[in-house]
Amino acid sequence: MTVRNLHNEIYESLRLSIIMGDFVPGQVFSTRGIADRFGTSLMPARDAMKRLVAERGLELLPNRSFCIPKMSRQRFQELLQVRMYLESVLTERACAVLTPEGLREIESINEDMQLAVLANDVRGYLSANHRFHFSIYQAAHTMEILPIVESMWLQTGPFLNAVFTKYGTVNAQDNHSQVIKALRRRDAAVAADAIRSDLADAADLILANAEFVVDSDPSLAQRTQSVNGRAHKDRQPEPLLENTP
Amino acid sequence: MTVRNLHNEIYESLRLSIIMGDFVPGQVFSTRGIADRFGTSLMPARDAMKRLVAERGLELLPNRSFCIPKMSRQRFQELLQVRMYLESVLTERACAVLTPEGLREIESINEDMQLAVLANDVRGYLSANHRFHFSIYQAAHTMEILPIVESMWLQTGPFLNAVFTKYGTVNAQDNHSQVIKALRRRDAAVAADAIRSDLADAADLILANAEFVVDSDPSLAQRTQSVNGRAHKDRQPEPLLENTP
DNA sequence: TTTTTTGAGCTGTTATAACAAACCCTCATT
DNA sequence: AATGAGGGTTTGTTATAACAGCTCAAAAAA
Repeated sequence: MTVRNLHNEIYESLRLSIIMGDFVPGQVFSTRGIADRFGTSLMPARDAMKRLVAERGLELLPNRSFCIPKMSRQRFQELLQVRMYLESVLTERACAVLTPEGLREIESINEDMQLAVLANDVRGYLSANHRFHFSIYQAAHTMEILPIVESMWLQTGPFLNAVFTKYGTVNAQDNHSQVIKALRRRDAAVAADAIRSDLADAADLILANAEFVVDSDPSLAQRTQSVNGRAHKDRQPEPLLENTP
Repeated sequence: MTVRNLHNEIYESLRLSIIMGDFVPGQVFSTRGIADRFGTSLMPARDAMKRLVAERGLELLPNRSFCIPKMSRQRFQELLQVRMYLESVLTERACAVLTPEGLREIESINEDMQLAVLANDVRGYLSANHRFHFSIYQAAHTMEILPIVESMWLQTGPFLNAVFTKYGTVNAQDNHSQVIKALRRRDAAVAADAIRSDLADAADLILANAEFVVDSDPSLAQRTQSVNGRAHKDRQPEPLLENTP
């Protein structure tokens, strides 16, 4: 933003593509391929991709090549849990300091989204949805939480398009208008609730329709048997009081 | 860890130094300086530093040089809020799946820490404290939350040493032994409470003694006047019901 | 004395080339 | 027909060099 680097342009472009679901989980990239596509040498492409790896939008395979991360249901639910907490915190804070201009911008973006839904414009819908959420989150002025949430949208992106291209745009308009109504009244609790509902509805759709990998990343492939065979209900493992083998 | 790259070694080394408080907030680094210190060319040093920037352990100055980030009190408290949530979640999960060997390792690390305290070994204390927390967090097996928490420790590191070298090692032993006792009984709520107390105690010490920057990053330097002069109590700004200028 | 300019020495960025490891396809052998 | 070895291709990594922007200080001009 402040500097005009080649690798920044590649980074922004790839980042947007990931968030908008242009790539599918598991898709592989090579540095030279990206460099060729953008007409640069390897170095800027390499910089951009390594940054995306650090932000968890790309993954390094054991082969040392890059790919869009696959995900297990369990990991997706962890992601959802953290997102529901952090994004509702951001919403509450935004609610407290939102300016009239900020609210107007949010309303305008929401109208854009409704138009995109009417036009069956999936990409326009996803773009407006992204801008809707982040115009609220940015208003919260919290430099700690925002980058984390951006990383999580980067990880969710590849699972969005698979759902919405198959099943049409979900009806998120109710949640969004509840958010706006609550923001207008400065009712932080209700606004945060509506954001959580929005995330949960989208996550349900994804969990029902997207493709997930069986359980875990190869990085966790050591002993994820969860301490005992399965039985993942509510029963706890026995207390750890001196049971030396 | 899986690959033996030059930039990985530089990264791990710098990362550890940051977490252990070897660097002071505001300290500036140049790529060539790091490359010289590690006896490599610019590229591996560059890779390592850009990764640390992405993980928020380093910051890019407007000059385009790297530095250890400074922090405002407000941002530190945001950091604390998120850490208290995420690290207590990790503790609860770890509590549910911890193995006897895992518990023994945690106890052993805690004994190391007590020895370091007795020996007035600040670095040993900080190292053992770090290992204590992360041996719990890694046991939780959550691939989503752990990287976030690691990023936050990276941001806290430079503020630790300033406190503990001046005021001696804080008495975190009570909190830690409460954590261990609760883990042994598989009492997740109490374990999480003890972790939160541990974080809060350390944060109090830092907030009382470390040096903070007046308010905000230059990146937020637009209008952080918090919507009205000061009066940051509990009073809310007026509702946003149609007050067009 | 003060102000302006200029230049040297920094900085990170990018391109290119040499390199080693991994992958894949082919061919020969069993 | 199945299997193992070979080599060619492609991968990311690192070093080097050329480049552009910035900083700061010294020197020249007012």
